[in-house]
Amino acid sequence: MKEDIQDLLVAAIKKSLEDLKIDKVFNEEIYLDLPADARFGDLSTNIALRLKKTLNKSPHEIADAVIEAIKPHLEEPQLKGCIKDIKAQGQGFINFYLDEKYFHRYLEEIIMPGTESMRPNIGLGKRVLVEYVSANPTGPLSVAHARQAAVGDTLANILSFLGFDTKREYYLNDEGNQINILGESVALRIRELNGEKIEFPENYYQGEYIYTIAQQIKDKKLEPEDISKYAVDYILSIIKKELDDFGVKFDYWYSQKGLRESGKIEEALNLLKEKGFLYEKEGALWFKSTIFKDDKDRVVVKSDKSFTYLAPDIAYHEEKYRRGFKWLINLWGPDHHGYISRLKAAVQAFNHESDSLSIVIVQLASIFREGKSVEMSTRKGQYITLREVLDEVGKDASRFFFLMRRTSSHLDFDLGLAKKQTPENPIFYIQYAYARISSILRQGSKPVRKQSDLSVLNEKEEIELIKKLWQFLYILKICSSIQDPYMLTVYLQQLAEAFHKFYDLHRVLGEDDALTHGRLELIEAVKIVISTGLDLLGISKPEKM
RNA sequence: GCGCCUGUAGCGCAAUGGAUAGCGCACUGGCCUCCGGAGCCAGGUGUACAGGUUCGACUCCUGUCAGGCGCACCA
Repeated sequence: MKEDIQDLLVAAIKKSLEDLKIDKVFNEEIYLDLPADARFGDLSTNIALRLKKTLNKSPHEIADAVIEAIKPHLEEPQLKGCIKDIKAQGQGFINFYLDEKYFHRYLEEIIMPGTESMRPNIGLGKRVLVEYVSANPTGPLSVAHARQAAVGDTLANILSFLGFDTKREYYLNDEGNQINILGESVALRIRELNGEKIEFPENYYQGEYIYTIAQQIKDKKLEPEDISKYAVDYILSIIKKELDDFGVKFDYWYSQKGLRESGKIEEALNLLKEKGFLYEKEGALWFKSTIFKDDKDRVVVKSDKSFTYLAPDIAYHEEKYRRGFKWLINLWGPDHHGYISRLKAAVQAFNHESDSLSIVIVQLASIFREGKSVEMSTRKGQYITLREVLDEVGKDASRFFFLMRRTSSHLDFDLGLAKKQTPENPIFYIQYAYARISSILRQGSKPVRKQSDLSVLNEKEEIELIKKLWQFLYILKICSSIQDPYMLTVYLQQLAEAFHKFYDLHRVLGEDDALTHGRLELIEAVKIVISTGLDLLGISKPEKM
């Protein structure tokens, strides 16, 4: 089973269409999906429905013909014995029923160390750079950043697992307006601490941490620039610690200051100019992003000769490609959505495919405490921080809560609920399954590798559990293709459910040695998959609870 | 005014254009002589509204209504 059965079957369907000579009129992609219900087999294709119009025949007629044509191809070595039945059902779906023997072999693969199923290479080593959080180092991380951190980290984990060569990056806005304001905020607080009476502007940073920094350097008589630098370094150390406690790590911290000092911004702009994508108007320099379907052209150099934020960003992303990355994934807050088309325009101006840059908008999380919304304002320092969430509900529950909704949707995060150690809290349902399996494995003798005969596993709940395990890779592939890890949380709940159902009806440790062995292997496999899944989510796996 | 996200059961949410729209909570009843009852089983109502595209729409498009967020030559 070197190849994924899904890919093999798609290839077989293609061949059968060629045999029927309808591949000429149908060159769209062939999908093989998980059916809505177990009654419709294990894999399903809708080609007969999609061919109805072109061929002017009933879907069932087409389906029957395809089924006949595909049968010889199922006898080829890699597929032989995998398919138990093919049927045309419903409005004309072609449904594949996989043989139990195939599932038993699949189960074996999960348990055997180092096999394909738990080390897939779907990504083929393609180099991916996931950029996320990238919060200005002007204060502690907020919950918005926390959600980005959880999503970005998990997405990167999944891509790595699937065989992409994945790196994680934090883009550091370590200079510019906000940093200046930060420095001035600290400078003002120093004067205040030294007994001066001051007016503190409303748009300055008002958080407590500004006092802390001021306190530390109030006697040092630093230049404004050094105050900013000190403040940035101090805040960055806090951010790094917060992320570390949240289980989030980065391979690179890419400095905007470093980028500017390297001269790469001018270089990138010059290149754009040579390509004819820049022009002057009203004293400013504009990027002709409308050529690439942006709503309007964008300023890159302001009339006072300073850069807009877009200029370093253009250079930065071109630099990502030059560093060898083939797929760029950026996680942004919803306030940046208007920015997508101009950055996509920029990468296209440098001759990169529009699809090689994926922008994932991570919607905000509203924090609730006992059903009441908690108001947030960054400037006033009145916002819930990642630190507070971590202190209050812990890493496991907070990561899970940030991941359990579609990333593009708003998320209501009730701190009270996340804290509860009750069945209302879905994370415990999964961890409980894990702990339960661990407990059984502690009592049962260790499964003997290669010796157990897995064909003893024929009960409905056993087969369903194996099928659920088999769907693991399929789910991860979807996560990768939609760049959203939330489906993994849904899947793990379903897997835990399938396990609990099995457990309730069938005894693992019983009289029959062969059956006991088989079932020990089964739950061992469930443990491996839950374990892998929780690792990807960055959530701990309790042997006991 | 413009843009983005959302509208599914009493509540919180799922369904990568597919088949009889699922899960948790809450409510009612049942299941521990037995591997962890933080579990399992049974009980039921729903796609905001109006059009359109499609063989097929919770999903895509247009409009209306409702909620959240954002709209700089800021970052």
